[in-house]
Amino acid sequence: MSQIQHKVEWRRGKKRRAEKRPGQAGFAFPDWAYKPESSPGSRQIQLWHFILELLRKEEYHDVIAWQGDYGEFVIKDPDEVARLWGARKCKPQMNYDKLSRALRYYYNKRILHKTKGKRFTYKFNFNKLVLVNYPFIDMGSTGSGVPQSAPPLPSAAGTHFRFPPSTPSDMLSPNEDLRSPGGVFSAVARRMARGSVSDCSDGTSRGGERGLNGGGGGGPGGGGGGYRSMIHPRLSHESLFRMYGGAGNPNAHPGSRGPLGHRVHPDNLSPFPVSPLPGPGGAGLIAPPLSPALSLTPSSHLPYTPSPSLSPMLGSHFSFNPEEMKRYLQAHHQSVYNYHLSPRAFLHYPNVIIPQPHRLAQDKRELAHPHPHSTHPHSGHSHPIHHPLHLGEEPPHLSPFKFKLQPPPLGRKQRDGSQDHHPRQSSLSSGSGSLSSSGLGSSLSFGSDLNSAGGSGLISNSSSTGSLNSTGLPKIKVEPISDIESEEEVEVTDISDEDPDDRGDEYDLFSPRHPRPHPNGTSSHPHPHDEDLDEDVFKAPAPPSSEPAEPGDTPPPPSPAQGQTKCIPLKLRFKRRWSEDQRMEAMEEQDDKKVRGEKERERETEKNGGMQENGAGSAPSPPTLGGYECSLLLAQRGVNQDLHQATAQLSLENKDC
DNA sequence: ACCGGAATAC
DNA sequence: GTATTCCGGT
Repeated sequence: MSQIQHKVEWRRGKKRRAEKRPGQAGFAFPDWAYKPESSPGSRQIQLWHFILELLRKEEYHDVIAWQGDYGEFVIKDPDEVARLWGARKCKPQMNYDKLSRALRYYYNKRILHKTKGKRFTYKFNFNKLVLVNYPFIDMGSTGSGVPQSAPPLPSAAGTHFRFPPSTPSDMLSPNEDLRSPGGVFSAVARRMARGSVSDCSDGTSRGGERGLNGGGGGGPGGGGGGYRSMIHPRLSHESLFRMYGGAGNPNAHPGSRGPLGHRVHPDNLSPFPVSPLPGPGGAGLIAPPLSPALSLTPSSHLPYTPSPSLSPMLGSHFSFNPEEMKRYLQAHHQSVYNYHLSPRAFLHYPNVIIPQPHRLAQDKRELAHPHPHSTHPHSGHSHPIHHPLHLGEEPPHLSPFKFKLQPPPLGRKQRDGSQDHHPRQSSLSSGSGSLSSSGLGSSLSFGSDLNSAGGSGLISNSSSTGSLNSTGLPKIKVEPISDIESEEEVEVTDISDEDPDDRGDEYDLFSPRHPRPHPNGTSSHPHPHDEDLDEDVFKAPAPPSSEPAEPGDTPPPPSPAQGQTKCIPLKLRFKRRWSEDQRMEAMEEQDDKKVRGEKERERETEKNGGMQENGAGSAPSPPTLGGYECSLLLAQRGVNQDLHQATAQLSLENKDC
């Protein structure tokens, strides 16, 4: 108990900065809860978001529509889509060629990928988008009748694991709570409201992209600190989106599809109360509190960020029973397995950033694959997390990084003009987006335990990488090559963005880890099925856990009653479990790093003497959410009203330029 | 049609 | 950081 409290306190102290604002409920939320979307770029509507918007509107079904499986959509009228997009962005010159470039740009971010062989057909990686960002997206809005039901979550817990309960105080019936405005939905609305502010407050070019501004009832925009407490900034877009299609926008498909209909999978597999892709009207919201962080930026990443409002975890009745949890974990684990998801998707140590293993870019999607080894029967039933992998195991074939060697192409200018100077050679770090190495860079530091072991110092932070390049090595470009698995990468990247402190919280998730390579040889198929399943599995709702146990220790047996909130005990239990896993993972990671590091080192050494720095920072143990979450729930009450208002004001229409 | 690098705009 | 522009290559 004291321990826990400690943590909680620690966490609070660290996290809360400004939020201590007394106003509202008197609760203060962690920074991440307030953090606005930082990047300017992300403030405006993003293309993928726009696409989703179109997809959800019936009126555009002739232009773009869902097709095929999960997340797959076809642009029926490229020019029109481009036009619309251009209109939205006030870029009259937009055309499909450009738009498609933007779309391609998403490949590395894993937001989208191209469905090969099908013209104008792309597919969303809903892991990120849906599960994380748009937990509720309704993919099926096609009027065409394609059932596009929401992609079921990978077999996650076979049971109705209601891990996260719904809303705190308003616990409605299972279904109800999710759909009714008063329920979670309202929370969303709030977010929207707030988000709106950030989105378009300054209506730059477009006149109001979305009429959100007004929405917030006042706006939070003005600094309305008020809402802040309830809304997670980062969810704004998503929320909005949802709202539009959903309840917020009555106009949205009127009847075309049963709103809730099949889309909602109330029970079943999903660990979440409701399917991630709920229908428009109803929307089940709730997704695990995944990370809002994803910021809309798709590239973002935190695997899990509990959001005050949505997070079910916070629910007052956050009660889950161990069995379920186990099942959940197991299932999750398994699914990860089955889908070959990268284990790293759930990094436990925020501080440790590992480059992801990448597959070759192209092939991955193309492989036909289908053999995800079918589920393996887990022998036991309830052993959650143990994966076969052994600690020391180091899969030879998987090197964390894949390097794509390529001669530096001349830049356009260079190509066109003189080649003398090369303003920026593209190198790892620069990349538009691509790897996250840049992101990794600064924050890359190894956890204390981690690095100690390997002894290695591998460093792989961008700086080192960069140095490599700069050193004159052949330009090596590191690219993330995969998509699906790589989600983590994104996450990783993003994480680095976040304050370390924050991360801790966000991180503690529940991340079941999975063995990365299939032990058996079934070689891991990179994507068992990419086309449809990339869903990387949901990011599991993080258990409100507390910090990752210190690797050094053996996970202590569950300590029963640690006083504190009712929420805690379970957490602890899980925590213990995680600890073990984490340890394992840590080991793995180390190995990976080592491997990678070696490679790098080799190169480096070749060129230079090889320096290494070691980021030795000790890893602070991630803060714990502890009972704090519970409290958040309480705060949530009372917010609904605001949300309602906000919701009411939302409007989809966009303006012309 | 599609890909992806580079430069650039915001 | 995201998207837009261009554009050479497949």
